[in-house]
Amino acid sequence: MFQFSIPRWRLSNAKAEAPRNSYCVFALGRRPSGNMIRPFARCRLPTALLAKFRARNAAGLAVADLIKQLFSRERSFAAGTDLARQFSQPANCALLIEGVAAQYRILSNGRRQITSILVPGDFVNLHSMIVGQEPYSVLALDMCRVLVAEAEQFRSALSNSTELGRILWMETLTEAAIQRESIVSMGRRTALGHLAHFICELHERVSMVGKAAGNSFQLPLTQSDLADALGLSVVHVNRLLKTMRSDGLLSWSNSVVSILNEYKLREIAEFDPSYLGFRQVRQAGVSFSEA
Amino acid sequence: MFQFSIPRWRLSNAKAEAPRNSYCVFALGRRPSGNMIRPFARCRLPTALLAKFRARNAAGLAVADLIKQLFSRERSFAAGTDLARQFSQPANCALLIEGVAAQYRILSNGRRQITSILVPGDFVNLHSMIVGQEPYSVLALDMCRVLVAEAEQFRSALSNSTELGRILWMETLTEAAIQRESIVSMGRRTALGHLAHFICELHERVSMVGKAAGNSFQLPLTQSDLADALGLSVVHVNRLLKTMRSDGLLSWSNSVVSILNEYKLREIAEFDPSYLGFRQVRQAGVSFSEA
DNA sequence: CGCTCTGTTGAGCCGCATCAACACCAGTGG
DNA sequence: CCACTGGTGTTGATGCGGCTCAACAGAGCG
Repeated sequence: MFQFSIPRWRLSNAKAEAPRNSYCVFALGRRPSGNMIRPFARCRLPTALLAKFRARNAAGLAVADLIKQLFSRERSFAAGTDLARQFSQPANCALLIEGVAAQYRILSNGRRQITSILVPGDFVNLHSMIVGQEPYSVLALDMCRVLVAEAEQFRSALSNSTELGRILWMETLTEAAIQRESIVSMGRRTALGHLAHFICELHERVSMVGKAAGNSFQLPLTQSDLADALGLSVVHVNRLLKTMRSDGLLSWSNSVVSILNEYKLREIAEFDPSYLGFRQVRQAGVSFSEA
Repeated sequence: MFQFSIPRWRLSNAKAEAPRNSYCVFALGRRPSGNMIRPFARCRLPTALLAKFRARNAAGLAVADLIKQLFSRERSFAAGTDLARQFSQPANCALLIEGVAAQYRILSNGRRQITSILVPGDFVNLHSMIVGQEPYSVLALDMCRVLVAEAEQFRSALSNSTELGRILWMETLTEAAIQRESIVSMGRRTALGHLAHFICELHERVSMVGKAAGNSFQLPLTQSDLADALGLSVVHVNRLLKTMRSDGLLSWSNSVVSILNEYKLREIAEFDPSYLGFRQVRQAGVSFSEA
């Protein structure tokens, strides 16, 4: 049913072939390989989101029900397709429930910067629901499944429930916190620290929505994607991963990351997960699904 | 009345003396010098914020009145003092109406990264009103004046008006958009482009709240602050400024930036102001106060 | 007066980019 | 069956952008 072999835009070192001066959110995608590990349960309805709310002690039952009602239709996107396009005025709001996506921007020299990675439980286009227009595009890196709500219904629900607004506003605040942390990494961490922080954060986020298997989780990024997320070159990312592997910090193959020495990794990253806003703190080395 | 000579934390290349692993928002401050230019009208009440709303066609009169009522008390902060502290649970919400502030983070090696600059019309601690705890601190770079609202009253106003929530949520969305743009700059722009973008953005934001005088505006950052905002070294920032000056792009002295060749500057920056969310677009080279 | 903060410039070096080549794999078409 | 292609990962060689260290000048302040 889904085309997995859709040619993906070359992300790093792309010079001439891609749209310019635009933000994008894209589903990061790669072809399934024969021995690809998919150990994670499918996420039905917005359980990923609700797990996040729970971890934050954030949402009451009423809001959870409201969200369930609003986001009732499901859509799928093949890897390499756009979940959202910059400057469009989408007719519905999407909540990612499976897969990994990335919002990005391309400059006129063809260089690309991924500004954020979306995992299940994240909203794709809250911005456009409030401001009216997509500020970037989103690409599916993986095969992505989303739940959609009609923009009209969504907006009217917002104007009837201050609680719903507060909860979703909190999502935006967390997104901003994540981006701040990313700015810190880019500006003042070493390349290795930046990479370590990136991985720690994604592990934490994926764990919190019940999508990690202990210290392993699925992360369908190519090294090229990773380079564009970190603001480094592909070659350098390759070498960083090599040193991490040889230092016994992690393994990464077939889109599955396994953190082998979480303590050390966090130390290198100076990772402090409090900015993610989870009250329920995951002990390093112990994932929720084990607890 | 105000102490201007408060020793400021050394921002760049600070090695050992500063608090660690913490976000901060600080009022960026510098001493007033004899010939310091202060050509800008003082901002009474939340006029800066209201100008912003107007530029976005965002807020109705009811909300504007509500905000005026809520933010009725005024406080001042000397340059170098904290407007907000990480991990605190502030008892009120602050809206900056004069001065410039910065939120930042310090890593264990003593390096500092400024994650965002606040100008009049920006809220200091919306995050903590919703999430409950400051995610960073804010330092006054300048002498800062803020209007404050009681957290209790603020929260109850939020739970009574979905419109108020929507408007303030929009502020957070814009903040996130600004940070995304900063990530793009850090990752994929040249250092010169990054600096150019930084200046274009601040000029735009300051203009939109009526605080610029044509192509000049007050920007009380030291080169050290600037380095920490851009993620560069002080020395390199100094050299970038030198080339910009000698290329006739801008002048910058006594905390006043004058953009001399806005077209060229925007070109270098690949600056597209649409992410700031202003419907009412300022023509390059023409400021509102002139129109 | 000395002290601190800021801005400025030079010298030297390193982290990371760039360029290039090659290996591997999955598809694809003859 | 094969050659061929495009995406990805890997490694070496080389060079540059920006960092680090260091020194000095000017301004404001105690």
